[in-house]
Amino acid sequence: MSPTASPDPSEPPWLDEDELAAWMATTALIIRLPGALDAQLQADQGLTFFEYLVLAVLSEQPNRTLQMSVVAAETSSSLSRLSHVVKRLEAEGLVTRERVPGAGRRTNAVLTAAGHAKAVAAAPGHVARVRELVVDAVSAADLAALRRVSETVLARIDPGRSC
Amino acid sequence: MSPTASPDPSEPPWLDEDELAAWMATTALIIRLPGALDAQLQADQGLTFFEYLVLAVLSEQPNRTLQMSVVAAETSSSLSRLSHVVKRLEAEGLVTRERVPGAGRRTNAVLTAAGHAKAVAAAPGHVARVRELVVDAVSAADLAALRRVSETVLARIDPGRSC
DNA sequence: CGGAATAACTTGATGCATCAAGTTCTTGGG
DNA sequence: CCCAAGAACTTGATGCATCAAGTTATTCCG
Repeated sequence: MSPTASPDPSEPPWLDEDELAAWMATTALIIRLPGALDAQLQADQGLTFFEYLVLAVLSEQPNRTLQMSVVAAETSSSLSRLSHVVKRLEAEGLVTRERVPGAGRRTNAVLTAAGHAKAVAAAPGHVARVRELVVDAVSAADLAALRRVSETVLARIDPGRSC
Repeated sequence: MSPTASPDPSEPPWLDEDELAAWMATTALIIRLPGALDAQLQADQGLTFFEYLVLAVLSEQPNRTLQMSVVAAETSSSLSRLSHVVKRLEAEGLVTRERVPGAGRRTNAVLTAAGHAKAVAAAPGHVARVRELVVDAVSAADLAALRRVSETVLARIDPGRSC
């Protein structure tokens, strides 16, 4: 799996042609894909992609309840970001929060009926867009490669998650 | 246009296990990678990733000059976003703008000496991080796949670019 | 030749993300 | 016991992105 064993222990400074082309394409992807997902959800349901993610994560729980910090981990966000978003979702009646007694400041986010309905309403359009843009647009092999790459990169961004 | 009651001929509604895993990994990637790149550049040079991109694109031009809308295209951004950023970069003395006479509202962004120096100073650390997180972290085959995927997805996000 | 349409930006308002600091429980060491 | 340290959030300020609307040439065409 290790790509190279070059004589120089530190990697070469700049990127070669292929590396650069791959990186620039990736750059464009991470700039534009979030916007494309936001646009669909915003137009159809008035939701941010990140808001949708929060609702979706809660929807998957048996009791539609999950501790804030767990939701943060599941959505790859900071607790601070999540807190702000949940406050907004709470104001819209899609989520509530409840402190877990006898457990420090631990807090659960709970999806309301309206929140669940919103997630259910938003899912098909969102999934369709995800299929259209990504999942159905590339080969199964490339999709598997995308997963491998993503997981590898995430592990490097955040060392000390999966060890 | 035969009136059919058979199952929807379009793609299946939800994602299967592999698709979902790939998509969730991708989701985490597009959420966290930009922040990781920003963090390095911000800490080392006080630059946003996007600001760096603008400087880098201009650096590559023979006369360090490029029309605003071309820069926007190269950096995958809207002209509006670019305009705000260039205004900021101009205030910091890294870039100047000049109207192209006799060509409508056409405007060139020009890298100053300070801007070029900034780009040169920022490049090694940025490239090192890009290598560490992505380019050197995955196999050449996976990097090629990442490029294919990115280009495919970008083409779907923005139909009518390459035709 | 004149006025409408178009191209290429710029600007201002709004909203979301991030960072640092604050709050509130719980626990573990002296 | 009590105090200090830590865990798990929340809050407020700041800054960047986005969207809609405004500006300013230029071109098209009738």
